[in-house]
Amino acid sequence: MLSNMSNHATLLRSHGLSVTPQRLALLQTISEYPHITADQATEVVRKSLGTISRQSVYNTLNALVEKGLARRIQPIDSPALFEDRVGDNHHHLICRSCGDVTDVDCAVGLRPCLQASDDNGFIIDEAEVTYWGECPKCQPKISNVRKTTKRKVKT
Amino acid sequence: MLSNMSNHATLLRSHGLSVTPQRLALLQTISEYPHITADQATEVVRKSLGTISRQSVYNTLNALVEKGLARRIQPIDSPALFEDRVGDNHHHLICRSCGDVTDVDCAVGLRPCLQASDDNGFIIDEAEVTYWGECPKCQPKISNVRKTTKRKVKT
DNA sequence: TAATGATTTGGACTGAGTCCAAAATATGAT
DNA sequence: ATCATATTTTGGACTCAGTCCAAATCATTA
Repeated sequence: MLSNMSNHATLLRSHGLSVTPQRLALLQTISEYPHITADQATEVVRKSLGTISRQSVYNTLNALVEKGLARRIQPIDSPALFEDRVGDNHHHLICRSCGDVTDVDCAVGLRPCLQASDDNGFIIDEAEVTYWGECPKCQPKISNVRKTTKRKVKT
Repeated sequence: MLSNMSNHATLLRSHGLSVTPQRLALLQTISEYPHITADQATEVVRKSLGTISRQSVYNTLNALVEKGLARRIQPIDSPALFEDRVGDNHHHLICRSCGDVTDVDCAVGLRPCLQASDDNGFIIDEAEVTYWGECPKCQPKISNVRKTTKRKVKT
């Protein structure tokens, strides 16, 4: 945890970002919680720092994304989710019922998806893959139970 | 256009939705504009119908999505986009500069992506693929032009 | 340790979408 | 064709996620 802090400090500095308590706490938070919303991250940070402004949370998370230290995903019916796992071209498996997000490695190997069937002249730099379905916990054990639950962002 | 209307009426009825001018106009709109926001659709519909409430637009678009007659995608930094091309497992190519959305056929054939590397016990029903890059129009012709433009949703 | 540029703060604001209850309308039975 | 009923539409208030702004604070460097 202490070593995390100095790691994170180094990480920030090496990307030209100055080191502040807010930024350290947010780096720590997204490393502990793999797919977290800005609001959830705010709550977590407030437990360690006591206080942080909403604006700082967004400033920091956006700066981290911009520097390639975090990734932002935007699933339907959910606020943006932030994660610190970057640069490995992994994808996401999202439960339609409970909204749970799980990482999956790329299906075809490393950076395979970058090959679209026809690039239409685009220069493609990322292929974002989201698998939608129902997680083990939400799958009805007895087959005639209808799934009527609306997906809900966890709070 | 007239035949479109009766097609659309039939389509609605066959999915248990009653036929209203608002719904017909919206079906027409998403068939004319492949990736349209709710607000843009409202504007278009108002040109033909004179008036429509925001709520009806959302009611209808959501109903269409629920019945499988439309699809909703939610790219980062954009309001939801609606399209009437459904059931063919196609994907999207989005320009980071201008936000332009282009359809691409699935890279590997029909419904291939449904195979994640490890499904983690999920029952997967859809693989959503978004390719990010820069479209031909936004690619700088002279290579030292920096791309600083922020992606902007078209209005 | 002081100067300065970057960061943080909080309050106002925007944009996308939902909630609600009343009015209007499409449908199915007669 | 008409009526009764259930469905849709309306518009206005509201929520939620995120941004804008200017003043105050803080981290870095010289």
